[in-house]
Amino acid sequence: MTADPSPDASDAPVAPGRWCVLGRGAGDRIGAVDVDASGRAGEPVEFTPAELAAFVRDREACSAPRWVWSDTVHWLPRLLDEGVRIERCHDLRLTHAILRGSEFVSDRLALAEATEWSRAPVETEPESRGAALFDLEEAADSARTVPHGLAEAREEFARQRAVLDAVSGEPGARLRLLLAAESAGALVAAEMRAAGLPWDSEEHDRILRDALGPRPARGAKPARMGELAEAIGRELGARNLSIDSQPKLLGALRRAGIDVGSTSRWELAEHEHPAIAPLLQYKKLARLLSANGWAWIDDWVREGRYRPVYVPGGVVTGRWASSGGGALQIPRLLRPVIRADPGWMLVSADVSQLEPRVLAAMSGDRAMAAAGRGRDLYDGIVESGIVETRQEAKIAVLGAMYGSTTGDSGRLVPRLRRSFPRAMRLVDEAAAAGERGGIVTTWLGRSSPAPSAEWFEVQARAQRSGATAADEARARRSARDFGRFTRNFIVQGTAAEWALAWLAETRLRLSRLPEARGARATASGSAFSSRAHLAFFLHDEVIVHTPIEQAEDAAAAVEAAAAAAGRLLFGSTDVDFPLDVRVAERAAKH
DNA sequence: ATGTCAGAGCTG
DNA sequence: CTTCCAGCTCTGACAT
Repeated sequence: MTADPSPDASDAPVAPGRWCVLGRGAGDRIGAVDVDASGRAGEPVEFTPAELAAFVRDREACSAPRWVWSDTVHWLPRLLDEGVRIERCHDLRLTHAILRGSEFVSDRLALAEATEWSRAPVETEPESRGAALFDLEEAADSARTVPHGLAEAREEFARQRAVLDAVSGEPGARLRLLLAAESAGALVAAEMRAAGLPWDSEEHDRILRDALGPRPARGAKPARMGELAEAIGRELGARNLSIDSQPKLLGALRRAGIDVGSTSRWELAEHEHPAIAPLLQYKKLARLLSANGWAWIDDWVREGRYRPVYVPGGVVTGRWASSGGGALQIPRLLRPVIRADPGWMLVSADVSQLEPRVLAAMSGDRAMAAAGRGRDLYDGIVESGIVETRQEAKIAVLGAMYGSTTGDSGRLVPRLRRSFPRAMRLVDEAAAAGERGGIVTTWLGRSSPAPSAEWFEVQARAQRSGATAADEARARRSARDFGRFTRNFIVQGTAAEWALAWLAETRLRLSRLPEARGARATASGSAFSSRAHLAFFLHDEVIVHTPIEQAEDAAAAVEAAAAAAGRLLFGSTDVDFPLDVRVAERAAKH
């Protein structure tokens, strides 16, 4: 143990207001202890689980500490159920993961040894199965989750503080910002699940019936798909062909003289045959049915709300993942199904070209910043005479960040290298580090994982004396693959940090709006029924559900939060982050 | 019968 | 040539 949070020789009282660590105490009780700025702890207090909500509500009202707890997923839902919201927290599970991997941290070993804090988030089931799961959850809990005890939380918090105190200067400040933003993201994720995304199931059903025909009996094929299947079989001269079977379909295509190596859309599209069009249409419908069909509505929508399971920090780059329901893969076709309650509106906002702007800011590339200032970045690149069309600009920029070397993209990237040398040097160096098997770090301090043992083995084999040409080719390919990963990591990861800051700032600003006096949301839960709240987040876009009377203020909050996010990360920068904001009853397709 | 894998397609 | 980064989920095929 590097630091002990218990009271030291000084007997000055610890003022509530800084941090308050929460955790399970003896027996069934819950304990809380204040910790001040220098790490000294106050007197622990204990109470029953039933008293938790009241305790937090009172503390929040008087001193609003940063709540330190094992895992937001474990603590926050029960508070939200009782209508208690908190302002800020420190999520030990998420912060542990960042600190353990960060290149900014010198003493990573101290954290790596605390293996019980290196646990993946608990998975969640659809709502239809949720009730039965609740009891199981507690039982399965201990083996798969981080510890929820107060003593363990205090220990881990002390460990993290000690490690963090050793990081001085700019990296320390950035890392602290990242930990706060990551924790705020955990709050947003739990709150958005509790509030839910207002979902118009009737409109969803209408879209499905338009595309597929009436809802079929369980296990039966929708009418429209049946018709298409018949047409396909006819054109291929294969009756009763089961299109859903890849090998059988492939065989039938070949027998009909269509020479394809796979059944993927892009390959089929290259062939001229009367069976192709209905086949592509069939695949589109099959996808809609299996991914977001009637069964999906039954599983995931209750009382006009879709409650996605967001997984903050679920992607190595720091982006969120989702688990169950495919919250981050909802097709654009279904976006209009997101619909505000009566008397409410949706504020939808997305950032234009977030990743290249982040790259311009972190590399300090003034030419690239200038290309995007006050306008579409791709248009700016065209106006600078670097490429001919907006489409070319887009392909070139994406190619630069993804590491394309072939095709149009590979051809255009060198032009960017001439015009934006600083931005390109940053991503090129990140790629070079990855090719050597090194790790790279985002602007705020999230580091990429090292390559696997297999990766190093492949590289070593190519160096040995008996190495074949195939060994060398394989090593070169896997080196380049990892280089593309690290190249993209710093940009995608820093963009995720900007988005987290935006999200956190939006949340805070919305929570400060006065309670609306008008219509109440029908199914949002008591903590969100009378005030604008975040309802959806997807990498670079948010949707806010707001009473009509607050819609303008909510939109202004989203705008102000974006400006604040840029300042928080980059200080004064000549890069701007323009938003496309719409206020409407329904979310737009795009 | 149960578990794992690859293919496909949806998102940014 | 085989487009390139990060994901999730469904399906049929295949291994145990």
